[in-house]
Amino acid sequence: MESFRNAITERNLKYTKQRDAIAKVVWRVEQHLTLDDILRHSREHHPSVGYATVYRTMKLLVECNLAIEHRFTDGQTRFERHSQDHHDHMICITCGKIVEFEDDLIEDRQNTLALEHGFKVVSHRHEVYVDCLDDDCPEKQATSGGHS
Amino acid sequence: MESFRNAITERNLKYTKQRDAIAKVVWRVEQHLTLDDILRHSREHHPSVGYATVYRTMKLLVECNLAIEHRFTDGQTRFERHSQDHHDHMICITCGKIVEFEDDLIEDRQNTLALEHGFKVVSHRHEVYVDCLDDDCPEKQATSGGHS
DNA sequence: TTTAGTGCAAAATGTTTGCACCTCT
DNA sequence: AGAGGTGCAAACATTTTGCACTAAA
Repeated sequence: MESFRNAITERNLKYTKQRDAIAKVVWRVEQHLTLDDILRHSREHHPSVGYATVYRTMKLLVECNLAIEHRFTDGQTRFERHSQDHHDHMICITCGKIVEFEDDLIEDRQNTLALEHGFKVVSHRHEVYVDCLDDDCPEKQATSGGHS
Repeated sequence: MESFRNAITERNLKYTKQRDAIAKVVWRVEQHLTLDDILRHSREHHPSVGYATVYRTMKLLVECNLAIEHRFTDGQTRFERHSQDHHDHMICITCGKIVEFEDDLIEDRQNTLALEHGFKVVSHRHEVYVDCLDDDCPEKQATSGGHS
C-alpha cells in the first residue's frame, strides 16, 4: 500500500479516503475481485464509495502496475494485486475454484520460444481450465446448485 | 467445413445459406475474428446475414468444438477455427502482430502440474505478450501511428 | 485557493433474446 | 407441413464519461 501512496505522490495526485479504502481491499483480499466485489468491500471502510471511483481507481492501479486485470471467460473483468511473484491460474470448470501456480520450466521455455521468433517477452497470461478429479469439488457433492 | 455439416446433421439442425457463408469465412480466414469481422466477410458470400445469426452460429461452432472463443485484453470476443493442432499466441504489444506457437514441453509440464493439484486439464490458454526486437515491426519504422 | 477526485446518472459498448416471418428437410 | 433459422429491434450487462459538487494539498 505504501507503493500506491508513493505512486500517487509522484504523479501529483491526491490520496483520498476512497482510494485508501479501495487499496485496503485490494491489498488485503487475496482474490480475483470484480468491480462490484471491490465496491462492496470498500464500503466497509468508507461507506460512500461509488462505483465510478472504484472503476477509476482500479484503472489507476493497473497503470501504476500495482494491479492486474484479468478477463476470464465469464463476462466480468477481475482484478488482483500485482505482487512481485508472478503466477498463473488453474480454473476448475465445474466449481469455479481458482488455484494459482508458477513454474520456472514453463517460463524459461516461453522466453526461449519468444526469442526464436525475434521477440522479447513483456508479460504473459497462462490459464489452465481444469476439472476436479476427486470429491473436494463442492459441486460434485451437491448436485443441486448451479453457480451464478 | 464438412465437419460442420456433419455436426449439424447429427443434431437435426439445418444447414442454411447463412451458416454456410459464415463457415466459409471461419474456415478460410486464418485469423482472430470479431463478430463484426465475421459479419462483414460473411456478407460477401450471402448479403443479408445478420449480426444475431453470426452470433448464434459462432456459439454453435464453439459448442461443436469447431471454433474457439478468445478474450484478449481488448473488450471484444474473438473467434478462430479450432483446428486439430492446438496452439497458443504471442502478441506484440507494439504492432499487434500475432504469432502462433505450440510446445510439447510446456503442455506436458502443464498436465503434470494440474495432476499435482488433483486436476485434469480440460483446455488452456497461454498468451505471451511480447515486443518485436528488430525492425520487422511496422510500428518501429514509422513513428507516426498509434494503433487503434 | 487551486487542482484533482467523487458520486450520480446518463451514454456508450458489446452481448443476448423475443418475436413475427422465412426456409430447410 | 413442421421444426428450426433468420433479421430486426429491443433488452441486458458492463464499462465509460460528463458534470456539478467536494476535498486534498
